[in-house]
Amino acid sequence: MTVTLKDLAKACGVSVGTVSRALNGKKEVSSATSDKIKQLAQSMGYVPNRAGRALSSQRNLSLIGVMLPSINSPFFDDIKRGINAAYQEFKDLGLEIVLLEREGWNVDDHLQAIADLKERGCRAFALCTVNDPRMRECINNLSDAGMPVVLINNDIPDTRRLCFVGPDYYKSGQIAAGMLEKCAQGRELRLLIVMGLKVHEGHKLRVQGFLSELDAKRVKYRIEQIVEGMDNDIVTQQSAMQAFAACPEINCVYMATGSGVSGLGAAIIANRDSHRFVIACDEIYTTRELVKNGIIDFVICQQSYMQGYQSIKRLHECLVRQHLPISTADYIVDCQIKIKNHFER
Amino acid sequence: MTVTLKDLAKACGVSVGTVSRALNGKKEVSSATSDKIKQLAQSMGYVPNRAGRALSSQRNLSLIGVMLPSINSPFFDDIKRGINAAYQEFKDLGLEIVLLEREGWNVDDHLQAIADLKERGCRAFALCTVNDPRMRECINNLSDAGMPVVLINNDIPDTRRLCFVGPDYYKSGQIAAGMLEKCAQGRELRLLIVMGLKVHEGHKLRVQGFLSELDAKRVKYRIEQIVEGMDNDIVTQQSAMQAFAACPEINCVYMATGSGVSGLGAAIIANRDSHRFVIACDEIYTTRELVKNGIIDFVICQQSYMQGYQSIKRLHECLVRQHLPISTADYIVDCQIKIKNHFER
DNA sequence: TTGAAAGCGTTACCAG
DNA sequence: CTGGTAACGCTTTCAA
Repeated sequence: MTVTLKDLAKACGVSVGTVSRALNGKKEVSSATSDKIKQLAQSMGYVPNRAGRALSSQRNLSLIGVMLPSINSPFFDDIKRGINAAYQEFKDLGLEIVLLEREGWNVDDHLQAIADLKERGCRAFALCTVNDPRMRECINNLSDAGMPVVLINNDIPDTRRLCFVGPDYYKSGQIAAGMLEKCAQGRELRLLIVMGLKVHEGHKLRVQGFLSELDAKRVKYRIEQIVEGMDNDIVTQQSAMQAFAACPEINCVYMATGSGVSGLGAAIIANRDSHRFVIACDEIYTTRELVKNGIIDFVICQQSYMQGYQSIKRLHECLVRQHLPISTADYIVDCQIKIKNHFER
Repeated sequence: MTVTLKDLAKACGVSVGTVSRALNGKKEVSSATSDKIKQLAQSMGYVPNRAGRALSSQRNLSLIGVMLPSINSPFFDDIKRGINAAYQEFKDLGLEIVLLEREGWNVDDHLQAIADLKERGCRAFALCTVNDPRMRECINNLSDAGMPVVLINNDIPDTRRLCFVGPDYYKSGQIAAGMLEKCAQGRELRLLIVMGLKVHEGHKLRVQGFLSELDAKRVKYRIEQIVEGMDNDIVTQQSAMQAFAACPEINCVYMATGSGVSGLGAAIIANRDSHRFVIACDEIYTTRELVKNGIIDFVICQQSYMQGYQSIKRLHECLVRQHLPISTADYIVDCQIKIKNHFER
């Protein structure tokens, strides 16, 4: 039998109301009884019932604030779909969401957005933001005030965030290298590497993983060029065009960022005379099309939908189960290798 | 505002009890009022509240019966983990599960198990079973009696099952071929193909997809041998050993089934002098180890955990939301290509 | 500081 | 065939 508040009340010789208040950390309970109740709850293995809770406090919903730098960035579409799916699933359990979208990675914008969310009464946060001293402080403050913060897609280590939900970027790079080793079959790789934004730690990690794995696998390679695409189509196209012009020997391209991919595609199409092996990251519409057309050979994807869905699920769990040992384990999504066949039919 | 039973009752001029009975299809309601209520529910966009429902009818839980041919088959471990995860997640919403495990694919065993589940009061079913006339009839009978049936991993088309949850086997084969094309780089493939059980339609589909895609991609290949591994380690090992002995030119192995993989591994280790490209299916412990050791190059995985989790989720949704347009769309899991790097660290 | 009770949405039971 | 009411587990308000 599952143990309820009533059972606890009986066992403690107090009323249900008191037990509820104690467990929810309301301050109108004497610390003596409160301690006793908490201890008993612990030892009897009490787990709050979501149904009862949702039903009772549905005017006092669990409000989750979400902030994404998603304006003009198709990468976030799947994350948003996942967030919405979680909302649909849990709204009758009292979940409510406020989504604030911003353009780009400006710290002040993001801090302001978070302040707005707090203003609007949010008690938990799912954020995709930038690693900056002020942001770290902000995250720690929220956490210390009992408001859990989940970081989506871009981790900020050494903060008191609840957990990180996103990919293992280093491994993503390793896997790209692993695929290349299978396909290179001993030939020497002449590499063009396209980096993304400086603020995004993940892009750097991908390249590190990529190169270290090429070394570990003893693949023969030479880095012809490393260019900064700035997550921008035009910049990426120009950089890639210049690289191909300067080094026609380039036979392999690793694009460590998802944005700017249509620029890379354009550059490759313009230089289609010599075949090049191309590995890209992250699944957006343009990338899919380029894979379908044989311009890109592999994409290493990162289950964006899951990232959105799981971050909300985790926070909702956190709010709805309160006063229970909460999992602070990161949710690391799979690195999915996709080829043309994945997108056909 | 969300519309509740009370709202419907007021709008219809009847009591909540009557509305509840009508919507749940109890026969003690006059068809006139019942129709009126249903229509109104429709037009007012009524959606039953899971919390209320779970709370009220928790003595009359939604009992789901599961039958898997999982005894002595490690493939089902992940499916079972997924089922258990769904149970943990939904038990406080009234979900209860009865799992019956069987060894092998005998129709009579399976029919008996299903009868047992019905006996025990199950009102919905998640089954992994075999395509047989009597089984088809059994599934149709259950469905017609208002008990939804989800088929896991092995579809039985042309039945009135609620939906199928599992992989696209044909595509899985295509993807194996697509990977091979990238790696073959123009060399001719001398193929050994290992089939699994005859009862499992999926294994055949994989081979069909595999070969048709090799053709479509104009990969040069020759089928040296096709052997039946019977999903058995010993049989698979012996068949593979004989094939390698008869045709040392074999440079590529496609194993279209997940079971018996350790037999294949043994055969390859015993013939390690010449390197062969090996593609396997499904992720079990042994396969992971063989990939880690470089015996197998790729595995095409099928998200088994998700299959277990989603089939239960779907059925629970179905029971808990009753009298609502229910999604009958199949849940097709991803074909995930995994290489050594996926299993390291 | 605590207890008692109302209320959330639903179903089941008991009368009528 | 239908209405009224208790019950499920929980939070919150009102009294004491």
